[in-house]
Amino acid sequence: MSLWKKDHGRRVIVGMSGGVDSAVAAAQLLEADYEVVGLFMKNWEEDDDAKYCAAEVDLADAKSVCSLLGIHLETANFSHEYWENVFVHFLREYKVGRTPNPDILCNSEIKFKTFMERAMALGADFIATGHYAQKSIYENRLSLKKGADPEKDQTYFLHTIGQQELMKSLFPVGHMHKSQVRERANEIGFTVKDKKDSTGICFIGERRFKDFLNQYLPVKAGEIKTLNGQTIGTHRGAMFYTIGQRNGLGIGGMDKSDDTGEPWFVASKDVEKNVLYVVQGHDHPALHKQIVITEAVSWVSACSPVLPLECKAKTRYRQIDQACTIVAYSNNQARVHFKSSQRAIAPGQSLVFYSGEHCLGGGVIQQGLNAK
RNA sequence: UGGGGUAUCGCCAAGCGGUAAGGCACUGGAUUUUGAUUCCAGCAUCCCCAGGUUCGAAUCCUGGUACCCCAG
Repeated sequence: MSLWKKDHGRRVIVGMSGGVDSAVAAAQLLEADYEVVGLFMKNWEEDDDAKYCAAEVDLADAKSVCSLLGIHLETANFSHEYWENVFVHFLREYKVGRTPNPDILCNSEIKFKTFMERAMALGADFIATGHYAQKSIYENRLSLKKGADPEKDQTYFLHTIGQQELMKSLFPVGHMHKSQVRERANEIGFTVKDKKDSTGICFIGERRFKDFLNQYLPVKAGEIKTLNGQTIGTHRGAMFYTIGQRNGLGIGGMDKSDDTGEPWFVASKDVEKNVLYVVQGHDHPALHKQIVITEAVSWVSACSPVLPLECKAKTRYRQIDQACTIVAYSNNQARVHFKSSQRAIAPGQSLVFYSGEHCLGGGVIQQGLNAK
């Protein structure tokens, strides 16, 4: 019994998350006369003590959506692949003091790899997701273009995909604004029309981050010092903190005259000595870097840049694009000079390049520097 | 135990007889498909203790207690 009835060329499997975006994405594809099958992925085995299983609710929602649309829903369990290809790396990064972005890896390793392979094996011509991103053409290559809704653009998380992936992907809601997606969901009558946007690590969900990490990594308390070496507190594990972080330090009200009364932020970490270095004030100069060294860089176009390349970049999701110049590039490592210094450059996070509305690619931040 | 000083939220810190500012920290929420950031809200019926003076005291008086500094 085949999954498909219609002709080749228009068969698409939509990653159904149980949310509004993928629901409307599926509806859009049906309207465009694609033959649509949904696929719900389970990539994380819930903890035993979870009060209720969010994934169960999501699956029920996905079923509800598919039945309303009259499409078939497949399910797949990629928990093993997620653990091996995303989570292990996630833990390894934290262990060495960096701040990884698991959702970017989840896209490159799971959604646009494992899931895509599964979809192709099932006979699909395309996969589709509810991402706010668009497929376009830029300099004669397939391009990953920002979602039309500037508030929801998700190309930051998708920058690792290349020509092969783009060729076989569809983003049916990328040209829409979130409000339009919800309106459409309302017209169709999806029960998830008002479902809250999901947050937290993809497939794992929102939870107390410290406690969550603590389940997987042994922690060791250590000292919190100022840049001149004065110990002003203790931390319960340097890995829990990100460069630029304010909360959770527990430092307040110093007796010293040099206490400005402002909050303290993590400026750097010494993983070897297990020391956290902090500075006072949101915009302390030690938190600003002009140059960012980025590794594991990939390009959507698969073409290396012609240097020097003036473009824009984001050092973190939802940041306004920052003017920069890629001044050096070799072995997938890029040296990027920013026009304005960037606050709280966090190693492990991704630096993603843009030219106008087109996402060029990106890499993982190795370190932030300042010119001498 | 001779002299001087200070004792207000976890930490700094206003207040100086009229009924407890503010900051940091912390907690909750909003924003957010990572982690952060940011934003909003909450947070001392009580001011070391015990008496007293006053219509009324954290603010004045007395006696304790603790800590600090200088003398020893």
